[in-house]
Amino acid sequence: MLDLKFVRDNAERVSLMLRDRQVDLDLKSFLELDEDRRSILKEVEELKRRRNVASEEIARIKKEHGDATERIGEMREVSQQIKTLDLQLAVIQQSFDEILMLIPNMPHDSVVVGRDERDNPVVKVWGEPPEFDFEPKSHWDVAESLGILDFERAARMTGARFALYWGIGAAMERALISFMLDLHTRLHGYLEVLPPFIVNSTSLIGTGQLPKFKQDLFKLEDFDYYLVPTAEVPVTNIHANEVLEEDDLPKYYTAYTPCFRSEAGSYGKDTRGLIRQHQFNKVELVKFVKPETSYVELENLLANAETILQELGLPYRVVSLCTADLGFSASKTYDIEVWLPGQNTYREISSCSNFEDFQARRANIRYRRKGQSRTDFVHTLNGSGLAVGRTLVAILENCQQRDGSVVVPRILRPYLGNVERITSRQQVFSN
RNA sequence: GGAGAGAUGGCCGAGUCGGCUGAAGGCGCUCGCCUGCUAAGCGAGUGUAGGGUCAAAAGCUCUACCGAGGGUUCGAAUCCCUCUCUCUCCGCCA
Repeated sequence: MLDLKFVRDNAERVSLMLRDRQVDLDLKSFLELDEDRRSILKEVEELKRRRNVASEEIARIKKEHGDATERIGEMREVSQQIKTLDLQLAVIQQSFDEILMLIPNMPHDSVVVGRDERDNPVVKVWGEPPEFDFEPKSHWDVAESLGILDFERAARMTGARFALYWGIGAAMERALISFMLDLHTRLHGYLEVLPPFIVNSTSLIGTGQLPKFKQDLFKLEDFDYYLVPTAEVPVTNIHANEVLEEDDLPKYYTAYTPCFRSEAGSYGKDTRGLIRQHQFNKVELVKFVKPETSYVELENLLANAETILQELGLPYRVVSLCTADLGFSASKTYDIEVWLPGQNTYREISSCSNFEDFQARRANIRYRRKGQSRTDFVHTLNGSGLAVGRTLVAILENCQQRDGSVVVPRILRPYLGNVERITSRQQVFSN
């Protein structure tokens, strides 16, 4: 969330931000609510002060065996008033907090104002889309003829938007996860963590999925538990309510988790294939950094994610999300989009964001500067490094051959018993 | 699932019959003194959030916080209720 003082002092900027993000929110009545809140607070605090003073007095009178009945009677009334005002305050405070939690983050100055995703500027293009001397197939055609992906049986055992992986397809998914984790831990200095795949609502509020995006989540019946929509949630919350030391920053974590999303409101989209699933695997990168370094850290995080695609030899481009497309909690986001020949387009495979202190304030993640007693909020960042299912999609589509086989990217072969080419599901590893 | 014990400040730990307890004592930490250096010793300080005051910061001041929420009371760390978490034992289980 935003700093309340910032909202008060910069109402104009905040309301421009709401416009640029196309968010409909009545800032004016929020600020009025704040006024009411503070005036009641002032009143009730004055009454509490009086009560405290009188309490001491009563204690003294009683110690001296005097008669305090009159003071007690007075205070009984004051207490009643306090109770009434506290109740009023709680009501206002609640709707006030609700609104504050619904105000999105301020975009960074470098983020362009746009109307929708078509206004996202392309900031980089890497690699050449491969040339085919045949009509490239979609990944679901490639995969189903190899027998490595099975959507039909998955739909039968669960429902739409789930996949069953067979044989080397399953092994490939596992290989990609290992490859990504190895690269980030060994080359980029991230510490591997394996968090719970279920989190509570407090954690989801901390990172910004709740209260606004409840409909996107899978909730466990009768529990305050949700399946993680991304590892960002548990990993960022590792340090919730902690005060870190300046010397401990920056902290880099990487985690593999499955991700669960209800995909409410995307019923017609990407109905075939692996692109949009209720469950998918992802390796995530999360950083906790000092405010003054967070934008340099974002560039590095993006580069770390890009390395995976470069090592796999998959062509991609990077776009910077415009104000209309920017996520609720983010100040700035780069999307990496991988080339998919089967769809003749670039598709999102990673999203790298700087949240500045927005999540840190919600989750209460602070740090203490050396030699200073006061604390500051850290800046948090995260990015996919990468979405594993979509990486498999990209490999299947970019590395497919005329005969229906798929050439395994060189870097991945050690993870697959040095198999060079996928020709069937039951392929035996060569060593 | 059954039985019991507990949750206090950065940490340990005290809080009697509810009343100067934001919280004794110790450790740690910071600054200063002392010292040939280190250690020891001595002195002072050392939570968070919110409100008010102030152009702003500092400062001053008020309010709240002893796992969370509610209740009793003029007044609750202390009494009552509910919940959460931790620990021990039994059962079950990967």
